[in-house]
Amino acid sequence: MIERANELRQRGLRLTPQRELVLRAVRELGHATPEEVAESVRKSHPGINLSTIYRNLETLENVGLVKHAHLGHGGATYHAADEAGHLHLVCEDCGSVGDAPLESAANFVANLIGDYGFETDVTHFAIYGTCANCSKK
Amino acid sequence: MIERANELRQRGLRLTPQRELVLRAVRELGHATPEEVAESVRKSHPGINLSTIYRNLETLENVGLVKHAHLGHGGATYHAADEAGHLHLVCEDCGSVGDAPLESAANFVANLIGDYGFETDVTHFAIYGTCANCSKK
DNA sequence: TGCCACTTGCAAATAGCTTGCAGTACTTCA
DNA sequence: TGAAGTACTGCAAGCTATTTGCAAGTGGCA
Ligand SMILES: [Mn+2]
Ligand SMILES: [Mn+2]
Ligand SMILES: [Zn+2]
Ligand SMILES: [Zn+2]
Repeated sequence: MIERANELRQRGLRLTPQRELVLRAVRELGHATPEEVAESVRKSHPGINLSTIYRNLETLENVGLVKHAHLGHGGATYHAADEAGHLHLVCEDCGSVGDAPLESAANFVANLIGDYGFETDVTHFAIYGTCANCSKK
Repeated sequence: MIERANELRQRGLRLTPQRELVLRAVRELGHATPEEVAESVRKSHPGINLSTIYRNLETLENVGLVKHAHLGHGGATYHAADEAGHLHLVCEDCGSVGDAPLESAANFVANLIGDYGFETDVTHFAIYGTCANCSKK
């Protein structure tokens, strides 16, 4: 369910079955590409079109229910907005995606504000590098 | 000139006019997309094909003369390898790209190694946020 | 119940990048 | 220096991810 269905209606937007399915899929999947969202949604609603997925992800993001992040060289992935508050540690070797709390970066963020007045959103792009496993080899 | 033309030949690669033009363009432009490199190169060599640009960027990256980074939602941008050692502060509002020294992140990088054994390359993806100018508004 | 702006599915278009191929041009080695 | 081998290039076609136009469908309020 979308608790904030109001947020949609207040903007003149509607709560369609497709829109709700897209949101549910994003919530269940954690980090999902549009393609993965489509695959998930189609289990219960096979006819849904990819363009509908893209349009709804955009709409849900505008309303603030969903956010996107960039975890690799390719396209974006989507999160539920309320679980978006973590870093993504992406391994360039094995491709694994680890999470880390925002506090790991608190210091860094403070540096950039102090030195450049730059307010960082550390969650939007991946933190790229080599994971512990791959470093050993 | 490519001082390390040897590095190419040692690998059985050749130093063609196109390859040299691509490297020169990357060096002059600072942060350039393949499309921008093409545009620049075509000023003196109009016939050069985009696929030649892509293939040479890849080759030059394999040899270690250029590197790519991801500064926005779209494609990659290329640097000369020797000026790649800095953070990219990308403003989500105005799109400006500021540079910051690696030291700004030294602390952060140390945290991630300590806590997760994760070795970060902070230069590969942009640091995303709001620049000083845009924050004021 | 009826209207109407918002949505959807579908097809076509676009953007960015990659690949196959045949001709060109370096390099190496008699 | 000429032949042979391999790298490189331009061009056209192909791909993948995403966007757009449009006509038909529908949620939500009167
Ligand atoms: Mn990359
Ligand atoms: Mn983004
Ligand atoms: Zn790894
Ligand atoms: Zn800005």
